[in-house]
Amino acid sequence: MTPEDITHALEKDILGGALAPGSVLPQGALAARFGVSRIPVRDALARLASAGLVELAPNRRTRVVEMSRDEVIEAYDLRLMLETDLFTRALARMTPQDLDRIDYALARSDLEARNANWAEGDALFHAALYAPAQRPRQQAMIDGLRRACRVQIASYETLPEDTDRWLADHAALRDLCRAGQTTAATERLRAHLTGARDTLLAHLA
Amino acid sequence: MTPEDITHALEKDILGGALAPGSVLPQGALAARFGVSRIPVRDALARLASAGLVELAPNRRTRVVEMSRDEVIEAYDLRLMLETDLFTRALARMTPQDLDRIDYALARSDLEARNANWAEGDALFHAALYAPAQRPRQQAMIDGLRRACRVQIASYETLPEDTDRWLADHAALRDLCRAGQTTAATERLRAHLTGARDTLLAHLA
DNA sequence: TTCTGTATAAGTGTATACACTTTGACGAAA
DNA sequence: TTTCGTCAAAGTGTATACACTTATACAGAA
Repeated sequence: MTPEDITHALEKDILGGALAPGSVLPQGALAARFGVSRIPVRDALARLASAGLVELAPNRRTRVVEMSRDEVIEAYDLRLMLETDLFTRALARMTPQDLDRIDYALARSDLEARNANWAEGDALFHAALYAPAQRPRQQAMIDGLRRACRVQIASYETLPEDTDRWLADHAALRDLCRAGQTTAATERLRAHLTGARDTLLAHLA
Repeated sequence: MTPEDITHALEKDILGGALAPGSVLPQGALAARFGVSRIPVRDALARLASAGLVELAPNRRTRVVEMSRDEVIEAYDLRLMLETDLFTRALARMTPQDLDRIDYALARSDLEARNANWAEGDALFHAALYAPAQRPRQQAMIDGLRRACRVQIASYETLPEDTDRWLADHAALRDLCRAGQTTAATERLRAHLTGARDTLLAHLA
């Protein structure tokens, strides 16, 4: 069990909803669970903190982040700005191979849409959409924001109608990429994100 | 010497150019320097890594980040997007107290412009410009990008004419804030950032 | 000379132990 | 009842020790 393994295991728990926002993560208990000392656990918690999934303060217990309404709005504003920009850049350099990879990611996200792993499929699909832009730093920032948002959504159950809308958006994005309709594609992405934001805000209210 | 103190001391060294990009930071030597064991040093290095100032890989020595030309361009694209957006938001909610704080920050950055602490004054001035927007996450992202860029600039000596242009930009930004000329202010900020980017790129070439 | 393999030094990773801090429960006073 | 103070239990921080990995210098081969 390396610190990376521990990080991924905890990330899965947090993103899967097993650890709700506000939950505490005591180092000793985690060390026992993973069969290591507290040192690698501390390392893993530091990684999660830098990814924005947990809050880490000196001498205080680590907690899964809890975002306020304003913080959710800010995060989605940032995502809208960063993701639409990156998508526009990606659309300009998309090759047939890229389109095939998007097809594959869409099929996978369809497959996993209604099981516990849906978040992973969603992340994969969006990563495939943005990959042609070749912007590692921007991609990393987006990943961080997406995960932080996912943590907040994970504690609520998703309605079937939301899943339907989400799948339809993904399919539409794929089609618009294939058709080369760049402005329509970007607008669809914007709508996809604002929809997700409003769903989350409705839960918070 | 807490991990935070160590982090700040190392950050100062890196941003001040005492530790050039590519320098190694051995835990043992740092532990001796700060009079602590390697544990708090590791903690500090992890913080610097999450701030993007050093590169940290398992079983490898920690190094100050070295950005490629493409990475510099990407970082400045992101800064342009995030900083102009935040500045626009800040301008819309700027109070007389905020303007006074900007005056103070400008005076400080003028004062420190030609000594070793100029980076801190610059950071303070820009923080004052953006503070009225009340966007902690966006501000944190910008801070990270600014520091990553600063590391690359720190190793070169700044020409007096660059410093003059930089001071003139700051004064102009202050004046445009006071005059409420929001679009002109934003454009000036954009020019300020592209100028800084081109200066850095010229050094890299 | 330049390249490659190897030994050794230097460096990183983490288990353990213990000092220090926070938390939460309980009881006394307002 | 609520609020405050106190104390034990739980938790965090870090020094030390040692196992493991990487880097470096040096010898020999091409």
